[in-house]
Amino acid sequence: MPLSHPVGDPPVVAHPKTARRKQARPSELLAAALDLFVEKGFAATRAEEVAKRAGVSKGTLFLYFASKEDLFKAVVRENISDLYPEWSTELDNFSGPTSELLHYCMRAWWSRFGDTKASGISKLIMSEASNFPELAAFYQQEVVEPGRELIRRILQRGVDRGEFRPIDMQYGVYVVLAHMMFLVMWKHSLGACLPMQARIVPEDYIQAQIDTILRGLSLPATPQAAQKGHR
Amino acid sequence: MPLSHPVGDPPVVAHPKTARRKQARPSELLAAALDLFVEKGFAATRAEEVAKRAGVSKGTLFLYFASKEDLFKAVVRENISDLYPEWSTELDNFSGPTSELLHYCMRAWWSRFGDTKASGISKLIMSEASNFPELAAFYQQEVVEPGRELIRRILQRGVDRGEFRPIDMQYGVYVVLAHMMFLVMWKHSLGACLPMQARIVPEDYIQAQIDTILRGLSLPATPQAAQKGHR
DNA sequence: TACATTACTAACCGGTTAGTCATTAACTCA
DNA sequence: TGAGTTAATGACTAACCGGTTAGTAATGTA
Repeated sequence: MPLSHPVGDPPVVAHPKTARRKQARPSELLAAALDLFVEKGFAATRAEEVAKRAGVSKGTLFLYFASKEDLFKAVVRENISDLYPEWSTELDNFSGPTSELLHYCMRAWWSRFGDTKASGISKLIMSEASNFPELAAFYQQEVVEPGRELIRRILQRGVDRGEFRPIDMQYGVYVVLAHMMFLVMWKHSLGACLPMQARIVPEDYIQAQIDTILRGLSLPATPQAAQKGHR
Repeated sequence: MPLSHPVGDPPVVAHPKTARRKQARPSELLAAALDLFVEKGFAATRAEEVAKRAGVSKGTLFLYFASKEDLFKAVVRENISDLYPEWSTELDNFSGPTSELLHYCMRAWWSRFGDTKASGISKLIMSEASNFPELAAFYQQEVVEPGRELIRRILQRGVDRGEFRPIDMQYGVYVVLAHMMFLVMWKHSLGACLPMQARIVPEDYIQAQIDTILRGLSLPATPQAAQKGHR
């Protein structure tokens, strides 16, 4: 039997119990932190548990990140901020009607972000902003402003091309933003406590809302205006 | 000088330092708890601080409420559940067009709830539901379901009277609900961290959204249909 | 093999908190 | 007025947690 060495072999193949893997630690810690922040929130996540899930001791965590807040900022940068450049170029290259662009963006936003662990970070910030003002300010600047700007560009495109009625952009962006935020909040809070059959199906939700949104944005009935979408 | 009694008068008018006021305690504790829960959230609110703000010691708090969760449930009942009967009868008695009813309800909802400390409880629950599943279930049953039902009744009224296009009620309620939840969440989280001129003015927000919502719900252009609101 | 470097750990520290309970002080009424 | 009742207190418990640090062990080097 291979198990019966009384004293055990010296470290040959088996992982030493304290491996030195400086290069891999940060990303492993970030992954563990994302999991736990999303699962429990910022305040309720224990530094020691993040470390444990990453397979290191608490001391090691603080060796790579100066504080819990610092760790959180790194998680935001890696999982959200980095997504924006792609959205922006994609938006520039789209050539169809704006109604389709908007519908496409909402569906894509869900599959690439809302349906992802990263969306839990947005929920977390909305939840704990008032207890951690510095994190809130960081997020506002790093995520909210760029996001609002993307939506504004889509709506402005619709207005400029004569597809949407002119609207006040200050509040117009919330026509879309409110639903996104609702989906994310719902998914990560009360939605998770509901029996299966009572749950919201996000894809269906988006389908239902985009319909009402596009009607709401459409030009006041001019006979020949596109009424049934896809030209 | 009236201050110079060396030993001080025996207790005549002045409040004794530990007054016995069994009847007044619960409501004072509930008021203090509402303040602090809204300000800091459930987990971050310290039992001792609730007691202090109500002018009693921590021990007294636990004399009137078995636990922190119990205290919270009492706050929900007193500040939210109790509002529904009034809404319901008001809705029954309304006789104008449904577009006006909807607009009225959203404005009234804001002034009577959203703009009130009580709305902070809704934000709190969305924020901490996953960490306190029992509270979430309580709130779901006590607040969310009744609220959803009220909105459903309004929309159904519009459809039944031929004012709104037929919509799927399962998702239709979120046409309104998403904006309400957005306003409440925003007010109590990131909105509070923003510079004054960047803030949302809820009354203006509602005005802007109701416009788009009513267009979105209106019947597909039949020439004589009411297009400019007020019949 | 001896020494230097450094990634990593475990124990620790100061501070915090929900809930308890023995004690005290305010009230009641015979 | 004094004995009984009960509202109220605050010290206490037991547990928890972010961050620090003295020490250990893996690795590089010569």
